[in-house]
Amino acid sequence: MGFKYKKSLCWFRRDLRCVDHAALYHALKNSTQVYCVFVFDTDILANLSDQADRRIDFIWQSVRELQQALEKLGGGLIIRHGSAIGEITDLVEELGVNALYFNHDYDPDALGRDDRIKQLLQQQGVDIHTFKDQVIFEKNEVLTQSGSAYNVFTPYKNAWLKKLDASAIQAYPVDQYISSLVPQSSPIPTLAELGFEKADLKFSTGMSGANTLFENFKQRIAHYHEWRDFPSAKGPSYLSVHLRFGTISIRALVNFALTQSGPGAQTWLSELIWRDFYQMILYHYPHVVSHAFKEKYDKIKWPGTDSHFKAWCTGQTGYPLVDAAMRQLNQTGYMHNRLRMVAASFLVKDLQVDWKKGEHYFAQKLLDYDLAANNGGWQWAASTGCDSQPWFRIFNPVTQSEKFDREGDFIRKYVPELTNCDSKAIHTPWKLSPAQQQICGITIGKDYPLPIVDHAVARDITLALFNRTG
DNA sequence: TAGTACTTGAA
DNA sequence: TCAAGTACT
Repeated sequence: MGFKYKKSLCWFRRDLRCVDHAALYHALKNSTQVYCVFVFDTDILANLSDQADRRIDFIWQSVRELQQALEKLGGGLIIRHGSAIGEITDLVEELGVNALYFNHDYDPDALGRDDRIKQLLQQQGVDIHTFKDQVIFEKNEVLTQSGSAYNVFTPYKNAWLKKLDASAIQAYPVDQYISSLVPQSSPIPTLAELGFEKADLKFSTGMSGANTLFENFKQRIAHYHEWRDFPSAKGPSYLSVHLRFGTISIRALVNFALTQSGPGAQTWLSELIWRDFYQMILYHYPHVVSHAFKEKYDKIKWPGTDSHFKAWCTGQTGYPLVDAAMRQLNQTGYMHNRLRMVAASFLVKDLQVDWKKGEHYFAQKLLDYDLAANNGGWQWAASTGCDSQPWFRIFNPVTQSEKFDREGDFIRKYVPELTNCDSKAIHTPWKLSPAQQQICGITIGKDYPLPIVDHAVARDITLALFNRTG
């Protein structure tokens, strides 16, 4: 069988692995020679304000591992630093390739960039081939009977499961055609050269880091449904960041979930389907990036103050679980999923701050930040989204704390001021009498803030806010 | 994947 | 006094 192309270029973006990789597989299969490239895109990097952004460190280390892995396979990875559009079109010309391969990205900015590159290269007679890789089903693959996009998760999930077959989760056997790789590499620029510095990374990076986490999670998946809601337990897979940067294949994860029976694996699979769901929502309703999915809620004028927003960001609201959650985010770049809901609910429904401000803060801080998932999660919590929680459902930060951090272990880890409070008082430290405060070695209002709002009052304000719009 | 206010009925 | 049930937001 003859090859279609003499030379192709495979462009790695949010898929930093060389196994089970759709674009790489197709490039290798259809070309005599395949070059690989990654671009540190200045159009994206310029928008990052934190020099010690953990994501750049994560990407840097993962790209380096990818390069080493490709070299080991007899290939290489060309690494560029610049505007992706310019770098890719230049490289295509430099190498004289006949085709460019890459995987889909559903982020509106990325879609715009990719369209532009397609346009430019097609004018030069270069073929473009793009593939679904980071989700199981994309775009219009799962639709309602009437052909519209699902707006509600449960029926979407049922349709998703019905459509799922072996072909949807089959790994791309990259190694079958590996000899087509061209051993061309270029040195990886240092973090300093990229304008960044080493971050305090608490996550293992690259394909190897992903595999270690995955292997560990395999031992725990049977308990996932029981443990996942408790932030002090090792319940989740911690694979979100690896899915974000493609250091592990979603097909491998779904494949494994399907080999397991039981509620743990089922609950986890459901979370993976949420991920597809929100990518699909973003693709069909790109207005969610800057507007409420339910547009009538754009009319709400959020009265929350900047000082309240700042207290939330820094973990100084006086509600221990919320503060512990925000400090976990600030210190590690990660936040437990239950706490993402609690913290988001608190910002929107206790502080009446526009959900977009919280979304933006998470976007800056989360190592696993993904536009579709983050936006979906925030709109869910704010009740502005598709299939979100009803607007009158408001988390009680104390009840959530007592339920999901019963002993206060998680709070103690991130709010050390409260270490000496017993497991009852730690959820509501403002109720301690001065004498009790002395025993705990803390002065509430000085060492740890008084609650910046009264939940019961705040709740009524929010209900009224929605009621007027509702 | 909720919480609140209120009622009922057992202790 | 409080667990359990219910209607409502």
